[in-house]
Amino acid sequence: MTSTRDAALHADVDRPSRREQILQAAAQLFAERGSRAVGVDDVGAAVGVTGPAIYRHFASKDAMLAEMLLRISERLAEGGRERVAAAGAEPADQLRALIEFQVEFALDNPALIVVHDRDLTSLAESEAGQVRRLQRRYVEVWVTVLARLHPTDEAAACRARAHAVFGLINSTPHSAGRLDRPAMQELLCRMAWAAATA
Amino acid sequence: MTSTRDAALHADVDRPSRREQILQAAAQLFAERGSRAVGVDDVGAAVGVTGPAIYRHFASKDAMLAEMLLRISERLAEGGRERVAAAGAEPADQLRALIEFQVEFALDNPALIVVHDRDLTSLAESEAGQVRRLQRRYVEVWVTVLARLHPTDEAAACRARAHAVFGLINSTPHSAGRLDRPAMQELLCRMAWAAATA
DNA sequence: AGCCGAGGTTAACGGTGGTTCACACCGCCA
DNA sequence: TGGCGGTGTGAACCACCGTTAACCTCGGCT
Repeated sequence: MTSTRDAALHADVDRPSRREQILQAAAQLFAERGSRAVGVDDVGAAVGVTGPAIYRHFASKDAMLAEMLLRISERLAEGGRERVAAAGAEPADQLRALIEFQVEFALDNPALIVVHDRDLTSLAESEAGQVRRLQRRYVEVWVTVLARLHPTDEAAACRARAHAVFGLINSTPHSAGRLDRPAMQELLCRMAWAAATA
Repeated sequence: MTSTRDAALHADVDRPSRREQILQAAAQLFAERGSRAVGVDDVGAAVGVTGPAIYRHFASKDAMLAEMLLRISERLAEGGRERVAAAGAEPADQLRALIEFQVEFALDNPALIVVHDRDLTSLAESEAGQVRRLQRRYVEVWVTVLARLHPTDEAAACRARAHAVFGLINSTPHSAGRLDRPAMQELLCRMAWAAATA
């Protein structure tokens, strides 16, 4: 127990632990080729070790993917909650905060965004359910805000609206690099706002 | 030669040929679980035959996926071209036509939409390139229209805009069923228009 | 009637890739 | 100094799955 906590501390302060290196490299590879298409040997090679060495840090390849997806979902759910809480009582401000948060996250972590919604299917049902619960929590944050901005809309419409805005913002990996980051950020925020309030 | 043409005719007029049944069932399964996670036995079972029977109709599992993706890309590229041509000279009308087309396609073929951008990575480079070329053609149709509506924007911005609108509309599979089809269609068109013109 | 091609079936093959095993190295602590 | 836990390696194991092979059936055409 203490040893894992120590490892976590080292991960933050020191240079990333081998475990973190693996997760990051795996995320990159999974995003490029899909989790099923990359082997443990590939992941190992990406951090300079052989394939089986992975099993000193993770119980299985699936456990790696599970932890990756769980972290993403947690970061989103918690980040969304925080940003809304910090944005005051006005729903318009809350929406603006959510959009900025999601855009920043998508631009900062294109690989995670890709893996997040492509490789959820290749996860054991137990862990997939956990991820879906977190995703749902995040969606509900958006739905709550959107519902206050569109009082006449039914909940289903707000949910569809939220997913549509996610799709819009998460399109980043498909068109990244062409436009410089600040311009991209501004454009996505503007479009997302227009879509969310249309 | 004539036999294949006859088969194609039958496919349109008569009930779908076994080949078409396979493609459709495969699309459904690929969308649900990802192409690498479904076996040829699964596809066979879905149409009431055993796995190896597939090879009477397709050279390989990859060939199945390739044909699926090529068809989608072709339908989109051609459909986009046609709709724009039929919409007259006004770029606003052309954009409206493109949006309506994409929304209809996404709502009619959620499975194809999912497979289209998730399983492109698990395709041989030669065929993947062919698909990407078609995708590019479709994107360029959008970019051309968007560029006329936003004369001050550079091409990269218009491309990002197009991808963002795709992401918005293609979010359908993630939130389908909750809202009835006409309402969904109206909502997506409204949001897409707002995003594209923001 | 009798071939023949289309389309199916079961069994088997072979490669790929996740996982395990036995062993080696190394820094740390008693 | 001598064990010991943590980390890495190469070899082997094993299951899964795409693919092929050999054989069957049946409808149509001569």
